[in-house]
Amino acid sequence: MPLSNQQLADIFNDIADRLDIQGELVFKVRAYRTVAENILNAPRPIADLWREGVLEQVPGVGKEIAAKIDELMRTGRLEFYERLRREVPDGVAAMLRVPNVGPKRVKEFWEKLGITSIDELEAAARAGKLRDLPRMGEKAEQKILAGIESMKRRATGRVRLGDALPIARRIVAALRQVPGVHKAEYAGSLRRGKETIGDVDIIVAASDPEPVMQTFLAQPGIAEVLAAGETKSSARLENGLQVDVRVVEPRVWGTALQYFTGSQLHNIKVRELAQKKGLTLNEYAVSKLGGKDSADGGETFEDEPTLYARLGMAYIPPELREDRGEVEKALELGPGRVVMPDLIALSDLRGDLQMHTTWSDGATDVMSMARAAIALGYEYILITDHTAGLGVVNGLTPERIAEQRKEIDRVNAQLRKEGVRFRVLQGAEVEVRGDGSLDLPDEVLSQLDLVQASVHTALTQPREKITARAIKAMQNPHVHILGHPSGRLLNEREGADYDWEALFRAALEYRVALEINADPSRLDLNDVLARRAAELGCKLSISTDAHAPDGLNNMILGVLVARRAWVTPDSVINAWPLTKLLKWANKTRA
DNA sequence: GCCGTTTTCGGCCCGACTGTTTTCAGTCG
Repeated sequence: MPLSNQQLADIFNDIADRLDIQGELVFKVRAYRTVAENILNAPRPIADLWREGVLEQVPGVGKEIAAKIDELMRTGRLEFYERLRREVPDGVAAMLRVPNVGPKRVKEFWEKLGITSIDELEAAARAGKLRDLPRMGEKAEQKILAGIESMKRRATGRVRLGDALPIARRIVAALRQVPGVHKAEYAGSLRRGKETIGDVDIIVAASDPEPVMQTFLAQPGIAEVLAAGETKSSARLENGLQVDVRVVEPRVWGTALQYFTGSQLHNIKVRELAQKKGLTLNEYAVSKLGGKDSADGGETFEDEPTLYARLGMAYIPPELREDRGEVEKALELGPGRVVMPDLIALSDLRGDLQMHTTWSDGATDVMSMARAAIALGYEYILITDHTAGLGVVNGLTPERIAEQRKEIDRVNAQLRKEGVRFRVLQGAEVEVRGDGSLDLPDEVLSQLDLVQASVHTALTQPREKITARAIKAMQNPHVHILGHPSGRLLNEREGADYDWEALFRAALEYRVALEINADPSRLDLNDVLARRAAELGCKLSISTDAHAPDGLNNMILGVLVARRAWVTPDSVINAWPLTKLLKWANKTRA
């Protein structure tokens, strides 16, 4: 049974945690963490690379780790890991997740006080037993208790992109109003468009940090101030989201924004690169290596492109900064250029290809959705109400599809009369049944402009079965798009266990587009899978799955996923003009 | 444990904040 990339990454992260607690060399620990990250970034299943004997192609995989992966793949076990788990018990490792508790403290708690679980840690802190340890005191105890408390409140440590974005925008807008503020932006994983956000990093350019901090700490919704320094403050909001604000001088905006945007792996790579050029880079400046260390001595940068250029690199859009090959590409292109200059943007999209109306479980009628889409500047939309096979909703039957066509015709006629250049297309989100058949007959499907097929049920079918099922659905010549392919729900439910390589090859062969669903809870396909699909030549669609007019505004979330997937407009079918889209839809399949 | 158009050994990104400290270790990002 081959392990998934996620499973492998989890194991290596766990190894890193336990070695860290044992006091192992930090660089060895980092090697395991880095390899875990690189495995999650890998476009292909590590199991495939293992079969081909090319494991060491994965960055960070050397002889030792390759041997460990091999043992895991062959036997499903890893003796080294089993031993480590015996040496450092699960409860001890779990303590690392408590905020303000790191490997050194876990080791102390465990070895000196015999604490082997978070519950025991909490009891010891309450009893005042931690304060006798070196560099620990009453305040440290309180912080640990607060950390355990906040951990209990939150089911997961990460907040969905779609939830964090509006909050960050609101705070940034407030900080921009503060007198003396030149610029304010959110940075970090949010600026990179990552699907979930650990915390919100906001960076502000202002010569006087004090009023900025005051305004920030007075924001509504702050539950707890975690740190309040001169130039850096942190707070936890009532919904559990942590927000960090950092104030810098305007002349260092470029280096600071780059630094706080990350990712960590990207920054490490850029800084190693700087070192090779005899330079050192921090959030304030680029300086000569070994020279006098201070912001005054170095060169400062007011924007990111000049900074990247100084390091001999092309500019790298934030969404690509994950150490997934972008640094190498930027070096190859050189200063003054841009990595992936034609990366897809929100403005490239001409339509939205998945939305629901009152014909099934949507909130409004066809015209309301059309008007909202027109206001967004689109040229077309595809109405994709659910079919009757998904029992829970007022699904479409062949008869109701015919009725809905009349309404769509009326809407198009009305818009034409108003002189609006816009087209409402009729589609459907057809159910893929457990055996891969569809719940509408072909003669009905053939009357629709575009057909989306989605798997909603039996997502836990074994890999072979569910893969064959989706492929069978795609083989239907009337199917154009596979909707939210994995079926995952962020922070709630894992997606189906597909053989993605097989699925993508089938999509390519049967010329079916794969959706990047922009619903805040889905973002499905994810960035890594979408990148692999696009790399293989698959077509994609980016759609909101809106159930009300406001839902159409979620498109940016799907675009961010697509940008992280290195996607360009030519492979996104709803970035095409209507005529091209319809021509593609009418393809005859051999 | 990984990695190498300066090295197969000796490096490995960089700094803010906090709390417990008379100079810094631990944690975090």
